[in-house]
Amino acid sequence: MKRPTLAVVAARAGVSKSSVSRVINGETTVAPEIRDVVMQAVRELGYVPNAAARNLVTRRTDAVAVVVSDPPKGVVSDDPLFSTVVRTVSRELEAVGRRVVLMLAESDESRARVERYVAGGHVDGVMLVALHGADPLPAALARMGLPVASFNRTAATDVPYVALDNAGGAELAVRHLLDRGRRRIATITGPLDLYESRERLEGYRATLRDTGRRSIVALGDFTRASGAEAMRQLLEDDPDLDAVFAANDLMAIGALRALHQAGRRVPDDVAVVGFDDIEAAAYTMPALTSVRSSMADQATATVRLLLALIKGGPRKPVIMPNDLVVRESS
Amino acid sequence: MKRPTLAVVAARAGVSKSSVSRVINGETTVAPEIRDVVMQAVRELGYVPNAAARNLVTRRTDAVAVVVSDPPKGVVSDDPLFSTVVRTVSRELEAVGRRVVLMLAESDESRARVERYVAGGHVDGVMLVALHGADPLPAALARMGLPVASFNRTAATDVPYVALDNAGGAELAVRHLLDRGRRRIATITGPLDLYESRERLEGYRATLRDTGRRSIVALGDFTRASGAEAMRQLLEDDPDLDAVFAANDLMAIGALRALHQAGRRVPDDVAVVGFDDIEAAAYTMPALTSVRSSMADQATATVRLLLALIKGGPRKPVIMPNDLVVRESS
DNA sequence: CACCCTTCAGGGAGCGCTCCCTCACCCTTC
DNA sequence: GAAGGGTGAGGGAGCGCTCCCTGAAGGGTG
Repeated sequence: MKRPTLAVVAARAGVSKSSVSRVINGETTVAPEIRDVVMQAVRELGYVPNAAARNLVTRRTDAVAVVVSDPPKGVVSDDPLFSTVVRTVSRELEAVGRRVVLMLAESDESRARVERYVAGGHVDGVMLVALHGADPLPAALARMGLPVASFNRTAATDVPYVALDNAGGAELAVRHLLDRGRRRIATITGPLDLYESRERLEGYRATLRDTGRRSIVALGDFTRASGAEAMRQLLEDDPDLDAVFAANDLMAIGALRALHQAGRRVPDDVAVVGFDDIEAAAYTMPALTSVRSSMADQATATVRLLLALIKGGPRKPVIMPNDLVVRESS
Repeated sequence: MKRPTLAVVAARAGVSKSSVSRVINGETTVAPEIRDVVMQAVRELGYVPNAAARNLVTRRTDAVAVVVSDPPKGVVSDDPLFSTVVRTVSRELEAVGRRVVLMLAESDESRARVERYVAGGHVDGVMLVALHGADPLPAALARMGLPVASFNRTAATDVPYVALDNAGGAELAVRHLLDRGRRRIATITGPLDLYESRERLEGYRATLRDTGRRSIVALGDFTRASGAEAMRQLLEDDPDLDAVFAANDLMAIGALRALHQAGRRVPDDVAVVGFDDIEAAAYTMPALTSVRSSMADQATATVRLLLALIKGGPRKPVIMPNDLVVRESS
């Protein structure tokens, strides 16, 4: 039951602890025969280095905290963002031999826990996911001097991030609707304390402004339910609208449902375009036109950014391009 | 930049390291005035205990590994299972002050990594999620003597688990369809190396058998695409079927789409029932009837099971009940 | 041939913490 | 008033590892 230690391996191999340590850590200044005899002992004993002891002296942890900000209610339990990002990030980090410590930051309490944990030097870096604009966490973490990279932009200007070209994506969507001859194009926004929501809204507004059309805006919070609710609101306020650009696909799905319930045909009466191109977008009826932005690619880019930061790389943001996937809903 | 140590705090407070340690660990045998002066010093210095040093001596880690088995292709990137389970588990574990180390077990390599990591004694327990029947990991982990709890049943008989009443849920679904007057009821199964798939299939079969009807089975793998594909297959093989029970909602969504494309009306021509009652189920058109089984509750139960095991509790499985949510698709 | 330099193994301090043990002190009790 | 018991603080060993330093041995050079 008791795990063998370095000393035990050294004794077994008939060499010093130092030599075993060198072999374990892949140092090159070891004679091949010592290497072999050590490896043999390691194998026989099933030796696994004790990470705690190692961390204690090296002050490296080989671990990265992945901090996900959850809406307090936690309703969007099947938000693809979470799965895709967390999964991709884990995969990437594991591939380079780093541990992933997952932390949720959904309450002040859990935020404090994250701060304490990170302050405790238990991780080499932090990756932030989906933090609200007003969240004090990014700034607090950045202040600690630890490498921090954010999936999407945050209010903390000194935190390097990977974001989409949100305004550009919105423009793509709106121009597409205009090309299709739509004239009253509404939008359903995400929560406006999120940068991506604001940027998508701004892209929508700017594009309409450029073509002399007015904006019709309803607020959502990136959930299906909010999309449905916003859509009902829009139909009430402006029964003549003939297109909707939803700031994410989940809300577009909600909008689709609300339109159906209101007896509007999609795309005949109202065209719908979403954002993110999640898998579900291809399975709505009618299938959803959406701005494609590979969350997986963005997640990968964020991991790479963080790893570069840990190695001392430059703190500069990365912007990912996106394009439009046209399906039946527009 | 250098973090203060216990010794520094002790010096500052004018007491011994032992006393500081006692205060930090909440021992009761400390005089209130010493408590106060220590807490004061801790606050002033922003002291955070070094977990590595602590783990080294206590041999506890306060960490739990959450191991998620991914399909190698990783297609189901917005599978609600992942979000819901991982999120709920994190929340529960953080609430009791435990770290969550997330690990993916999708390849032999990553499986070996998990095994090595767990063998290294870096965690106090392991929670397994969505492991395939043939996966050698559960048994391997159980052999290490470390507490292991599984979300859903696995082939390793000595690993305690929390599962749904899958057969019962399937029976609920099929009986409902029979009550609605359906006579040719097909099913789309999940991957058959998963216990829950087999149990749902068995529940379906048994219920039909009891009423003297024959089974019509198509294989899926829990993804939307497989559901659509299986549905097309079923329609081809048995054009007269009037109902489908899909072993999960994602496949039901795919089936819905395939039915739509084949020109069948739901529920008029073909009734559809899913399993899991994910959020998306309420947003399909028509809205999906589904067997409800709170994944969040199941996840919570699994965490509690694991925590109980760590405390030395009994290794007995837990079965969760489920019920049927009737919507428009049946 | 003597000397120096390089290469590489071993010794051992020390990372920050816990926990056992010792010991001082105070309160009872007879 | 002395002895005994209990309470609670301090001292210090040691957890398993890395990494600096020392020193032995071998090879090259003048």
